[in-house]
Amino acid sequence: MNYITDGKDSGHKMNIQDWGAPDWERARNCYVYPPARLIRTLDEGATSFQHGNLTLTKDLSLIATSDRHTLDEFHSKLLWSDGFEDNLHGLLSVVFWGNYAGSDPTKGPNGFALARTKWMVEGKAGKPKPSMNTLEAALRDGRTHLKEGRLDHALKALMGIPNLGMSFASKVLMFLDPSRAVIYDSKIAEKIARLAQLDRTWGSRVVSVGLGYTKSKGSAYTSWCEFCIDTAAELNAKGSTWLETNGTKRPWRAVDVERSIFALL
DNA sequence: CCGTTAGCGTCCGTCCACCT
DNA sequence: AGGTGGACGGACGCTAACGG
Repeated sequence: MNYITDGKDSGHKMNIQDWGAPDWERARNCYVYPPARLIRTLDEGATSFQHGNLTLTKDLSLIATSDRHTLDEFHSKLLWSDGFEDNLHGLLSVVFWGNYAGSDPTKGPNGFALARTKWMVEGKAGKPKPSMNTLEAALRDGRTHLKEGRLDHALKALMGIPNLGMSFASKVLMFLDPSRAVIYDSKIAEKIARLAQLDRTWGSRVVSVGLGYTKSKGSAYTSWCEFCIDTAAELNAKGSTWLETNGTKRPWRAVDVERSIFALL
């Protein structure tokens, strides 16, 4: 049996086929991505972002306690709200969160985070301003497809938002329904490609995250989500739980399986 | 000689131009 | 069609060079 031998991953089995509940639990505890977000503010001095009535500022206060539960609920509530302003707030906060740290969260903040967040409503320099109507419709369609179980169509709908590729469209889906939708970004793509070398059945999940939506991206994404959904169900059936930083026991969601793999491998 | 600052490399996802 | 390579954006942190 092969084991991961480099750095902090030392001692983990290389092939997740060989993982039992303790391996998943241990891996889940290695997930350290910082819970940064954007919150509404009245203090114009602290303003990081302004659009219409929406005045947002960076909030890093959840990082000290690693409170990702609050972050997940915060984004879910905003993205499912009936008000477009909340939806937009949710989208922007997810983009900020996803850009806050690089792939190695210990390396400190990524300077792009706020600029990229602003691109979502202001567009990149020299590029047309994104239409808020397009954005609103894409979010609505994405939610409908997700509710009705069409993960590929949901991904396609969200990738219709300018500056939202597969990486961030899947991040939005993840916050909309962490029990069924997971992230597929370049880092996850690397890990999936590595798993496909060990196990040929993973080949259909391998895809590059660049450029627009294609059917192969849609089916790779669906298959990847299904793996995470199924693994979470198996772990829950065994009575397994993972521990939040504050010690709270939580049942497995699809996203917890994805976060385990993101943290290791 | 030490405190400050200027300058430069780093980070990664998206999109465009150009391929097969 | 679908895939590849390169440019872009901009705060942050490190290092080099500067000034007192």
